[in-house]
Amino acid sequence: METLHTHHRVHTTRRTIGISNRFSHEPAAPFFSINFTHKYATLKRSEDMIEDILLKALREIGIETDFVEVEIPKHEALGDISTPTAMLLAKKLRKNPSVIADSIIAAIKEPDIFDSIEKAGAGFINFRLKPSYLHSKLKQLYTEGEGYLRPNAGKGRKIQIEFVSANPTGPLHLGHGRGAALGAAVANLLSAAGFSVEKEFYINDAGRQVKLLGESVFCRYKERTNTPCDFPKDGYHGDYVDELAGEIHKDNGDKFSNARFDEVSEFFIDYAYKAMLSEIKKDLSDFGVEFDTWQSEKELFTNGTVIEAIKRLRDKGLIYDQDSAVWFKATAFGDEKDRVLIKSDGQYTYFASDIAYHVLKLNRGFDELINIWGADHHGYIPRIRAVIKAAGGDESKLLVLLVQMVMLQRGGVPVQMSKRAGEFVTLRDVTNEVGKDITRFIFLTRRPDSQLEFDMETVKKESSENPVYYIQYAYARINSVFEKARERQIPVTFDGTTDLCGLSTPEELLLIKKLIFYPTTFLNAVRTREPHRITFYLQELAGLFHPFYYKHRILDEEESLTRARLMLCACVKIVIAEGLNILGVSTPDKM
RNA sequence: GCGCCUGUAGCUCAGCAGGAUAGAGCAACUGCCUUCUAAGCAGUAGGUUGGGGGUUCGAGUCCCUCCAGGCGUACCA
Repeated sequence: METLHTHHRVHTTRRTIGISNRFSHEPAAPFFSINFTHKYATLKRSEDMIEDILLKALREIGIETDFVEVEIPKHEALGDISTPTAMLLAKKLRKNPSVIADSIIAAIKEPDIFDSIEKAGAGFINFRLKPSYLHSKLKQLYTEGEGYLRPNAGKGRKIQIEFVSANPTGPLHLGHGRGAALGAAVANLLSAAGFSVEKEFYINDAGRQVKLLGESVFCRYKERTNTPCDFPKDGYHGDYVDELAGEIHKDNGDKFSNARFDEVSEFFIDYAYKAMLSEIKKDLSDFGVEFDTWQSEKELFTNGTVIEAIKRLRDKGLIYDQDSAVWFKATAFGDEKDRVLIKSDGQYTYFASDIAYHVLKLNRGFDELINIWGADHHGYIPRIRAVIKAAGGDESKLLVLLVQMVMLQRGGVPVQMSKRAGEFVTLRDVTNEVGKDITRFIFLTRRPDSQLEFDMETVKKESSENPVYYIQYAYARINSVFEKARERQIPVTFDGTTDLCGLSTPEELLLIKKLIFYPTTFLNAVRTREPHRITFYLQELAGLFHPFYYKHRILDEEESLTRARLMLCACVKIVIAEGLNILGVSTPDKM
């Protein structure tokens, strides 16, 4: 799994060029040659080509290495592409980085794509690309489309991503929405990168919570038949509980009024959680999030998966009985204490079914399992890892993405949310009030592991100037230009022969560079499983488009310039659509 | 007590794999609609990156420590 190997590249660099490093206490590993061949085989970013050119130049001056660092400078004034190679070599060669930079520059043989190659700062080499090269890459983007924008990093490897998995005991709240937005975006991202992605929702339809829900509904039902009932201590108080009781009463009359809960529990529990589950499905669907598979926890009990999983562990001597409970030796695999699977009252803990669930997932042949959890479950990670190790699985296949809390506020005042007490603002309430696109966008404009303040008043106030509109507006504007072009009979399709020489102003060149480097951002987002990088890229892209649009006419220029600018706009539109689709945000033709 | 996450502009947040002058939106202030959508553009102002050490040619980024906030430390789910 590439995520876990990211640091090896750095090590490789240092080892290869012989710099003594502070990683030397690590296992004296064989030379890592990971990722390089893979990378050159599959990715075709402009930076890769520069790397090749640099490697060749280095060989020319007698330095053998298999990796050089190349980056896009923060400031445009510093060039289009840059490398700190000379500085990294300075120590090894005992030479001034500036001198090394000079010899590297002298050894570079391919001047035809560069406008300039300059030495700068402490030993950077900065490359400025020729407009003609930029034009050719833009054409490539347009003609290849997804082939250009979606370098195949996944190669069909199977990833399962499990997210939301909310207890079916009430409507989704805003925190679930954050998990849903993230999970869907990660799934879109990875699937665009050539992974085979399955989205799964794990249904906690067994155990205490659904039972409490059923019992709560049962009590409300009894109240409707004027029969006394002790409401369960930790029962659910939301209005929806009473509504479910009303439905049951309407369909069944007073039929159950004299029953004890344990006599009718199955009916009430099933009725209640299934109703809530379908609400959840609808909430998710309206939020634009669809799942491929829904795994029932109850089924893991009824079809023997849980018992089988425990038996397997017992056969390995990893299960023991103590104090009338059944324990798993989690400490043998790095957890801080052993964990109970079956309580002394005979009830299974959730951990028991979670063991079965994760073993099942491993056995289903995924190359990677991603779990998106609320950060309040982080303490659970070591024991799940322990399970995977105990089951003989590859622990590195599990990636847990923690989503921090959403702190809902209204005008700076925290809104308390308690599902059991029935006091909460649902995801649906929020999207009704502020809109789906804005809600999703806000979730994807933050790193998942930072707490998110979601103030209804602020969000509504800022809605009219929300960054999501900034991006969508760029898209709509382009669409509108194309409408006008069609009205004026200007052809709006392009190919490799379209003349782009006219694209020469600073605004145009900046836009082109931003566009052709999209795959870099995309691959970084894929590698880190962080869709918010796409969000920020899109804001930057729109931030280059609007000034271009304001400053230059598109349709009123002479024909070839109009055509060139239209093609540039077409590319902006393609990339915005690509990004917004990954984020799950709509692309309105008109605004 | 121990563990995990967070601390960057007045507010909400980025900072791409250790690179060069730390960015954006909102809020504030100045300008721009007889021209393809002003949900836009141009500009001003705003910072000891929580504090202190360390590693490095180079630290917002890595290490140590302290401070602050959140979460977790069950035969709970």
